[in-house]
Amino acid sequence: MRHPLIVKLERRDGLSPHEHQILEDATSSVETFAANADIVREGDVADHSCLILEGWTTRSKTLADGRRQITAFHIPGDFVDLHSFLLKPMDHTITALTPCRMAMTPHTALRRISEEHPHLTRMLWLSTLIDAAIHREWLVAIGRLSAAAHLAHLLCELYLRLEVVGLAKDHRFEFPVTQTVLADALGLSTVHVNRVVQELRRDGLVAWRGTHVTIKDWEALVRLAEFDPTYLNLAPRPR
Amino acid sequence: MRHPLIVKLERRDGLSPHEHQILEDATSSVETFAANADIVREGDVADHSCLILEGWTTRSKTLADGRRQITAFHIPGDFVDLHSFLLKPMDHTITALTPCRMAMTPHTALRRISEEHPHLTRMLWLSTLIDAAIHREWLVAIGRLSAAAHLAHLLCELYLRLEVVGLAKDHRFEFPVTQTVLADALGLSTVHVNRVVQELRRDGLVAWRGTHVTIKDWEALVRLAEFDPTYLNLAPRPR
DNA sequence: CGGTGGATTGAGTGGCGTCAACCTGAGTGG
DNA sequence: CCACTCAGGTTGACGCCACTCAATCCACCG
Repeated sequence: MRHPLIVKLERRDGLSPHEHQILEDATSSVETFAANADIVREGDVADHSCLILEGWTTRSKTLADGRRQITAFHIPGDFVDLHSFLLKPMDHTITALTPCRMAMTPHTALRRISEEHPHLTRMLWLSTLIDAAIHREWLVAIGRLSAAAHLAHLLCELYLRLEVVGLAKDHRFEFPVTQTVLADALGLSTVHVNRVVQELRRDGLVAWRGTHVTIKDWEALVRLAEFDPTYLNLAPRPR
Repeated sequence: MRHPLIVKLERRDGLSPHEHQILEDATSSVETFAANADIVREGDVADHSCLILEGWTTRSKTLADGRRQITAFHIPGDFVDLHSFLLKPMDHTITALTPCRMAMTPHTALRRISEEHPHLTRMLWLSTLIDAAIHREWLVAIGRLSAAAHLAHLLCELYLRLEVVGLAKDHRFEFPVTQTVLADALGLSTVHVNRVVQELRRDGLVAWRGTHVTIKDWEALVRLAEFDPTYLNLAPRPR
């Protein structure tokens, strides 16, 4: 299988074989994490960043009374805590949603890339900028969309992101979350998430059994969510 | 007055005089915008980015029915659409809240910095990473905090950010927004914002008349908001 | 002195939260 | 092979936070 970060970046701008090599060489080791394991904790001062080869993770922050907000889902090809190269200490926690294989990349290697490979540096910068664009889109969804539209928006986004790395096609994908996890991502209660999922099912927009999601009416889902994929920057372009 | 971007970056890591010069030389012109003018519009493919020298701006996205969500407030020293160097087209709109003086920086100049000045590039990257960290914090606040705590959180954040560039001290600052604008930032209705502002006043946390805000009880505001400034990365550190 | 943008207030409504059961299916051990 | 457990999904009753609609107030301004 091809390196998923390379697949993801190539979608935005071509990389040279030399750049492929440099990216692959930057990985010092591959570590595995069990589902629900914390990969990086709030407060950590990391000396490496990690990139998902396989599995899903969340970024989240927990309040004093236990309420939790998930601020991102990450999938293979996502350089989950690349920002910890420059941003320290960590202000949130990264947790494995499923068993994960992560490519560990020392900050010394990232620094070296930043010193010697401007285009590759811009591409890594780009990947953090896309994360930020996703955050902005989530803010709009959580702030101004109805619960159903918000969920629809999340499904549209994940479908396109997964498709880039070959993990979704024909409007089907695996979404390894419980409704409790979904609630923490959408800023809703578990009970309400359940009702909203049922609403999307009843209206024929999705079929959803366990972790298997099938989008049955993409157009309607996009309309409900007012989804516009511009923010994902899926078009190739010199960067 | 010192260049506010330099002040802001120096707070996170020292810059050499040469780097100061390069940053200042990157500005091709200074433009002024009237309050409420759109500075960059959704869909634009920009060939320059702009940095605030004076004034406030918002980033926002408007839905089909006119509902609007503000995803960021920007103040002097913020390189508002630095991301448009790599991310195109714009997926949201930047609007002047007050009259603004903006330093326009051609993408060709940014590209050149990225080719020739690795440390400066990392510092610019850092500034976009801090923006992303702020987005994450906003997600937590909008998703899991009560309306009053959310507003308190915003006030804590703005106070610290303004202080960095010398625009706040002694727990006082100018916040040039109407309650309607605030509502669009907090994801609330105007009416409810009004009630929440009154609540903070009544409880003796803030005094707030027109655009002038005084934080009367910083500790209580921090407690209410569960505010932790880690995400702002205010400490100097080699980057 | 009327016009206008913004702040404030009240009344009524509804989306979503909370609490508490209950259901279902997969895994486990006797 | 069946009782038991347990995580997760589902449902109903009820309450509250925040929304909507609609006035009214206020300060500033031409």
